[in-house]
Amino acid sequence: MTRLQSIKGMKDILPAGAAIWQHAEYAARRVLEAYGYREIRLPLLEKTEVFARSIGTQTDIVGKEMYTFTDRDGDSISLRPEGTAGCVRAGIQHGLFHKQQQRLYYFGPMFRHERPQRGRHRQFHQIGAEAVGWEGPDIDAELIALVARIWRELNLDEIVLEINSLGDLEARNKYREKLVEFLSTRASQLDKDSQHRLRTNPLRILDSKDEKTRNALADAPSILDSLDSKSRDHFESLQQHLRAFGIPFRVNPRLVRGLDYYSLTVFEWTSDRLGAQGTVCAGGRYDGLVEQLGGKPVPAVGFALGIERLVELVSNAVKGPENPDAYMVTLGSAARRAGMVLGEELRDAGLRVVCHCGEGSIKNQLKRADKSGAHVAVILGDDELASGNCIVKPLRGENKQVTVQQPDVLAAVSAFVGTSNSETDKETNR
RNA sequence: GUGAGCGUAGCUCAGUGGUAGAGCACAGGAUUGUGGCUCCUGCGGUCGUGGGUUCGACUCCCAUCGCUCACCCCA
Repeated sequence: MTRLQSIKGMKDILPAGAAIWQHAEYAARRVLEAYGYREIRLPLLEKTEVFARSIGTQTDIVGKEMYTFTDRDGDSISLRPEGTAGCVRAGIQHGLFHKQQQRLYYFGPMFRHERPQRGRHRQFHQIGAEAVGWEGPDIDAELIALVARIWRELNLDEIVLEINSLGDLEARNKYREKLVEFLSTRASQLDKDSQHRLRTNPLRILDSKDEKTRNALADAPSILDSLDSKSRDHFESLQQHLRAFGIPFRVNPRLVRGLDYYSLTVFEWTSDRLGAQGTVCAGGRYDGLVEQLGGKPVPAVGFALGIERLVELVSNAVKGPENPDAYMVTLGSAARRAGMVLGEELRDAGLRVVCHCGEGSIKNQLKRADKSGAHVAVILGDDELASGNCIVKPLRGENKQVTVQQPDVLAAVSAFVGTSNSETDKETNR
């Protein structure tokens, strides 16, 4: 009998890790809501068509990475590989974009059948934001400033911003032709993948890691030279906004996005502490997508932030799970019952209390109490039960234990928790 | 999908062609109702799986599965 194992690329997040996730997640939520973004909760499954029509059938995501299957009704459905498509579908379906503007965000798992490696799993999680109904570039800049604030909230200062403009659909198509023309004459200098992309997704050749290909691109035409004047103004204004915000950035004319729906503004935040998958947040403008999915044409801009990657950056800068305030040590069945009731009363007052359950000598129970990280142990045995008091024993610092009447337990515990908090926080922060 | 590296105790890892080790963790004791530090003792392994070579394989060979990293792709 072989032991059961999780599916390849699907990770369990154990309690210690979950604490960091919560920390990162809530920081992001706080910031998003500070900018007026509101949460939208979306299905994990959509009709395959939702993704095929938005992300593009030529992309690897749709072509070979989606979890697609036929359900019992014979419909082709897919686990979502990203969030934007479903968000736009929902907005159209419920009329959210009808003569309205929406700042939306979502959070949750995405699925892509890729070969797992560092920073890339088959089930991974994203925080996404979509601002629908504004042409920008002010909203684009605000969106980027929002992300910068998330980094600040989490004390991350090594994440670098790159921006680019792909122009509108027309300019982008024109540039694509120019690039293909340029590269076709030197196709032999390209790596194999790029030769293939010349036919499928030529813009992606621009951010190839292959050295030969990069050399061949040395004096390729820049997309920024192909921009029409409107797109150029849009991009220039975005940069002015960012300078006004004091957000450092680098213009990278080679920066492109893998998904088909982007136009005008694209941006990417990367860290060199993440191995090969350095992009922690990326996004851009997708003015054509709402119409493409059957809505009236509405401009939109958004980003997706990879939580696993974020957590990896945050993990050494954050404290562990919240420790309990008190650990209830009880000796004998009568004391056990009284102690558990006392625990309820302490929780009523807002404390975190762990009651010892199961067997255990006082020694054993105090050992557990220490291990739990609790600030104090509350000890209740036959003697205490008989005299209506109990012992409150601080486990951190130099204070001595005290015996108090049961109605005074809350005050005694609170006193110790208050005095030892700063000290233990320092401990756990290291 | 391609390539490379690695699979030994719950965890982190040593190890040798002669039948398996440490640290941490866990349990008990020194300390009958007082944790942490120390000391002692104990528990814990089909050496990923299957096959082959060999008198003998955890070790060498083959296959397979898994993990990791990189390519590809992307957040």
